[in-house]
This record gives sequence, structure tokens and C-alpha cells, in this order.
Amino acid sequence: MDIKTKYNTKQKQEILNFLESKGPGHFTVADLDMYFKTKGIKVGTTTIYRQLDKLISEGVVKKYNIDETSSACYEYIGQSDANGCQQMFHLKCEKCGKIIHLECHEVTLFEEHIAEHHGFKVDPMRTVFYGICKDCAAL
Amino acid sequence: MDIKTKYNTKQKQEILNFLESKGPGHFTVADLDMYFKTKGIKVGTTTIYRQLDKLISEGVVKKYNIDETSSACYEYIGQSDANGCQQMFHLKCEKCGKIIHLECHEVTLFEEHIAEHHGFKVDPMRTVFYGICKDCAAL
DNA sequence: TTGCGTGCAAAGGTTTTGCATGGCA
DNA sequence: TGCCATGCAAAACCTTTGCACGCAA
Repeated sequence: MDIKTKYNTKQKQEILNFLESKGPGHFTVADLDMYFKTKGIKVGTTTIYRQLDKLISEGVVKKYNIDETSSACYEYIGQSDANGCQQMFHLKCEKCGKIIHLECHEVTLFEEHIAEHHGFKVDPMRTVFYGICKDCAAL
Repeated sequence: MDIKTKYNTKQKQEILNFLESKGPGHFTVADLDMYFKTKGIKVGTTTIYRQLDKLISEGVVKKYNIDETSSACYEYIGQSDANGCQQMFHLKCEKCGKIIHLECHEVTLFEEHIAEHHGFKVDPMRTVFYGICKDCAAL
């Protein structure tokens, strides 16, 4: 859980390259796996899991379980703090699967309310709101 | 997905007994499994899954994926509608794993804000807030 | 009798672990 | 050289599915 990277290996670089080239957005271990296979880069699935664990410990990557059944979702945060989606909640549409970033002052107020009146410190990074998005509601 | 119960079997009754005796709260398939094993009641794990699926179709039970890694969470809603935690959000403490029911007018206001300003209709049943609870924060 | 329900076993998929090898510092 | 990282295989898990038998109606 708290193991950090000590060596810089080729595999770690390849994973970071993927994260940089892809930019913000969500991905799964399977995505990385397929990406490496397509590119002909040799990185074992085990290594992907282990490197992601380390990147999570370092705060570079965040992990969600957005989907109910399938595999876990990861997100690249990057070295930059307080920007990115550090303070951001996510909305996920249950119909189209789209993930929306929620940037809104009301959210901060809501967070403060929960902290003050319910004694619960919400972690925005790990919290996902499920529901129906504008586009799907219009159908 | 839409298969409903046609027969009343001993196993279904045992599952309903468990739900009634336990009352509101969350449980996993493993909980049911262990409960039956302890009591010496013979109900196969497969049957638990299949009966729960049917109860979900009937709206008697709700299913979440509150935990990241481990198994799915189920909740007994009962025949009564609009009560239970139909309209309720859940808070989950990332440290102690406790699940807290959030009953609060502010939440409704927040939901309305998201609907009006972001065009997103939140589904409270499926949304879980992650964070640190009062007790764990005090440690 | 009809056909759903059950349960065992096996498969499916994701994630973790053991262990020997390989590579960074 | 020392120790971490890698990767294969296998295990651990949770969940679903196939199939024959049992049981409710």
C-alpha cells in the first residue's frame, strides 16, 4: 500500500509514456495491456498492476470502481497538484457510460455541509455520482 | 434481468427470513452464505445469486458495488416503497469500512442544483460518497 | 405432468501471489 | 554487488453458466 518506486525501469517509463500521451481521462488495466500489445511493447500484466499500485501510493494515479461488474478504472492525475481533477467530483451516466467532470462551487459548499453537520470528510476523488446525463434524458 | 419468481421454495423462504430478521442494512452474498452454514441451513451459493437477481427484478432488494475490490453489496428494501433508503445517499468510510445513511435536506437541494445547472439527474441509490468518518478522523 | 428451482461442477473474468530471473543503481 | 522489478504460472476471488435432478403447482 505504501511501497514507492525506487528504480526507474523501462516498463515504468512505458506506463508513464502512455499516461502522458493519453492525457486526462480514464483507463483500465486491459486498456494498457492492449495498448502495449498493439505497439509491440513487452510489459506484463502483473507489472501493470504493481506499477499502478505504486503510482497510486505516490498520488500520481487514482483508482475507481466506476463500473459495477467489470474491471477497475484508473485516472492519471500527474505531478501537478490541486489542478487536474484533484478537487473534482465525477458524474457517470448509467445509460451511455459517459463520465463528466463536475466543477462547481456548490459542490464545495455541499462538502463543507457534510463535514460540519455530519462529521464526514468526503474524498471527492473517490466519489462518483451515478445518474442520467442531459443527452440521455433527452432521448 | 426480468425473470421473476414463480414458485415458492424453501430456499427462497430462508433468504426472505434472513432479510426480515436482519432488517435494513447491507449484506453480501458471503454474509448469507456464512449465515446459512452457521445455522445448518442448506442453500447453495448459486441459488443465493439467482434468488437475489430475482428479488432485484422485483424491486425488493437493491444492489451496489460499494467496495472497490471485494464483493457486491445488497440491501433489503422490502415491499414498502419510498421508505427504506430509496431516497438516501450512502457514505462509506475508507478507513473503517462503515456505511452511513445520509438523511439530509441539503442533499436534496444539491441534487436539484445538479439537475438544473448541470442537466444531470443523480440516482441516490447508486451513489456512494467516500471519505473519512467522524470516529476515524478523531484517531 | 410441466417446467421452474436447485446445486454441483466448471468456466469466466479480474486481481494477487510465489518464485526464479533480470536489471537498475 | 545488493536489492528491487519483472514476468510467468498458479492461485485466490467473485460471479455466471451447463446440466441433471428435484420439487412446487
